[in-house]
Amino acid sequence: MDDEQRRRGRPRSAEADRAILEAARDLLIADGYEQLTMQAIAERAGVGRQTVYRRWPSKAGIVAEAVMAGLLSPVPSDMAGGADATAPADLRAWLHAAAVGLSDATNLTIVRALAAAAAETDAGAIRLYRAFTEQGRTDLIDLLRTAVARCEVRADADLEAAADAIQGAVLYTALAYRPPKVEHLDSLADLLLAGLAPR
Amino acid sequence: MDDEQRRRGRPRSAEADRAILEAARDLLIADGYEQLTMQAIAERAGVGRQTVYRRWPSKAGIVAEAVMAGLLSPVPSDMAGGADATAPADLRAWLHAAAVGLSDATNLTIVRALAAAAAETDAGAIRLYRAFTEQGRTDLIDLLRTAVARCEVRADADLEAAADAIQGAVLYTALAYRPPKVEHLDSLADLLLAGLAPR
Amino acid sequence: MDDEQRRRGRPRSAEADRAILEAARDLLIADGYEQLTMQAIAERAGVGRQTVYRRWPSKAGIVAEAVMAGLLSPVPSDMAGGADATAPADLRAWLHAAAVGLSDATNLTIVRALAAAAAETDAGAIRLYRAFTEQGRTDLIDLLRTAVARCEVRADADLEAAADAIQGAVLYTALAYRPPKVEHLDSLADLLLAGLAPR
Amino acid sequence: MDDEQRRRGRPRSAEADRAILEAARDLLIADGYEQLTMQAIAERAGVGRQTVYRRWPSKAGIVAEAVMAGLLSPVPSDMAGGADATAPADLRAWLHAAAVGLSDATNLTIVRALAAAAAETDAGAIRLYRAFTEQGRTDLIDLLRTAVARCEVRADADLEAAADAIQGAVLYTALAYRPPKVEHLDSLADLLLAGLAPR
DNA sequence: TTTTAAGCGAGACGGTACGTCGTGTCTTGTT
DNA sequence: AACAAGACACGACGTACCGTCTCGCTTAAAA
Repeated sequence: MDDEQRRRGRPRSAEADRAILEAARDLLIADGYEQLTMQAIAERAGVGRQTVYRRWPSKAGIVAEAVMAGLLSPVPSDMAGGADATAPADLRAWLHAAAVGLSDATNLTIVRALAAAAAETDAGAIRLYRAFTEQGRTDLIDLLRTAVARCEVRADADLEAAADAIQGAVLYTALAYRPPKVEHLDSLADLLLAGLAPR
Repeated sequence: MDDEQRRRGRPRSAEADRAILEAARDLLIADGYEQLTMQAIAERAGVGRQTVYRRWPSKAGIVAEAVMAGLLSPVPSDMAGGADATAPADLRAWLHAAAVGLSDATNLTIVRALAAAAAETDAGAIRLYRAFTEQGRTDLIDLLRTAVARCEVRADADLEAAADAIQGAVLYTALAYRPPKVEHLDSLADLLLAGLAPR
Repeated sequence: MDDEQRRRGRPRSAEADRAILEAARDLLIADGYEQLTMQAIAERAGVGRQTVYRRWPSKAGIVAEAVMAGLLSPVPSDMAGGADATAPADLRAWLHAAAVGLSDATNLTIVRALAAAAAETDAGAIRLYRAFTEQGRTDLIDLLRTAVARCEVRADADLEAAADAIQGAVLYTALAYRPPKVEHLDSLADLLLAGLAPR
Repeated sequence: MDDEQRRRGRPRSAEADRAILEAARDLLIADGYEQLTMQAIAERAGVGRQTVYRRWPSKAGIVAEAVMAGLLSPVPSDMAGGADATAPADLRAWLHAAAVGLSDATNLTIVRALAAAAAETDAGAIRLYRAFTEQGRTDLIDLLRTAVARCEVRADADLEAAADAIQGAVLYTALAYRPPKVEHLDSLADLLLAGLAPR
């Protein structure tokens, strides 16, 4: 089966793809989503405007792709707990890392941009949010699953729901408080751990 | 003593204020935040463009004001539990109401618009989110406080943190899932209630 | 009989009249007719906008009035020839004075403004041009009539036609040449004097 | 050798140039210079507003170009005298034709528009007047030169000064009198011919 | 090889919204 | 009444982007 029939004519420049996404990321971080324009992206990428449109129909699409490509990841994801870690410590560490990450103006800008981009696609909004939070979600679920194995979390808990709740709470706290309410996140950790603890 | 020194010249039309906010709300719900333009707002409000700019510098400001004025309240707020209600029932009822509210395309549009508006103000973003969620937050805290009084929730719980976490989780679920994962919210309720329960 | 029935209410401020015309003149000289606005006139005159509109319907009207009031006279008019003057000398003196007057940037600006103002009134254009040139026309005709009396100009010459021709030629030369072609005006004087001389 | 280095990008539409100038001319004739707007020009030309600004910075520039392009020539120029014509007859014929031309409301509107356009360019004013009158000036000088050859005009006359004076007088008469004073022009012709006649 | 087809930078095109400014009118309270 | 102040509906200003469309050119597969 031949899935790749070579298209004729000059092939698209992979370099241009990269340059466009990077330009979009840089401008996004610098000026925010609203100020981001196709025009400016093309100029900064050193690329014709049509070359951008040939690839993506709108800036929301570009931002989405940049997120997918991992060019815009807000929270450092390597929160794998050490051998001697416990569930409470792991969870608190994750939440603290998230809080620190979202304290940074750049990352906050990215989150807001994401929200703005999601507001105009409608169809892509869900995909966009999921892509953005996928890594953290996986990490959290792994973390909790490990805790279940250690009998620090009860076996019948809905880990996915917990992970979503944590991410939602973290994002909301980051967006609605400046500086982020770290004590809220600590309380949240206590609360969840109490709820998740084996009876 | 009259501290109200009458300002000179023709006073601003309160009618125009109202018309502008309503026009903005209608257009926002109909077309989304990105399509919303100062031009269109003015036209629909039957008002000169300058009359809009005289009051608000940008569409983000108008949306913010509309939120403050309660013209855009996403979640029905009269969730006061009945006399025989219990904490689990109340919380589940609130979460269900929120889920139902955010299932509505109109309210989802509003939430997304809010996120987009918040992305471009920077200074006003926090104020905006807080205004938007204030009512629900108050309701939730009241609800939980009542539960504390009934000894259904332990006295040393951080109710504010819980309320923020709930709102964040609900909003995130609404934005990242379509249709909203009601079962997630149910699990979330279980989790929180377990965590909040007296030891 | 008193046909002047006193009007009721507060009488119009003569001071305002003056201030408006002077403001218009100053702004006109400074920035040209196109930049002249009712707004700016009112502000510079220290007067409400309505106070201007109450008196004149448009900037063309104000400029016309300013011309009528002699606030904008381009050519110094005291060209009355001395007792020992002769027609050739008088005419050359007048043309030189006109050329010198129109060499001044201020006066040139005024002439151009006049042309612009005349372009938009249509009805008032003729009145405007005539008011502007009336003084010079009268002077010229007097000058020529004196010359007729001295038998330096033949009696059957059409002095009005000559005066109009002179003014037209002078204005055109001022508008179409920069610096003004004084030698053209000298040649014109020669030409006209030859044509006007007694046979 | 090719000194014409091809400019990059899509070339400007010559069609748009033409459409804009024609639209400007039509609107100018219809409504006068003051009512002429870049907006209206673009609409009538069926062209984007930017396409107009890309070419000319202001309506004065457009009017100037239209004059240069001969789209706005007020006086029919083919006044070449017949074989049996004489200087007096030719000159009178020219003046009459000019008077007739400027009697027409359209042409008068154009002349006034020209004056208004000239009032706001300052730099281009002279160029504009000269372009507008160039054809007539040339015709007049030719006419007078022919008369010199026939010994109907003396050889040392300053023909350029005479031509400018005639044009100025004609334009002024057209602007300051309504209906134009044809008898003044006749008198002017007599006067000039007497002045120009060989001694 | 030559042809053909697509990509590319550049920039003009018809549009639309921006935010500002001026217009002429209309309230305000004061003189 | 007239006045200063200033809001009002309106509409043109000149700019910035939108998404599309030529241009001349490059690039690489197909003929």
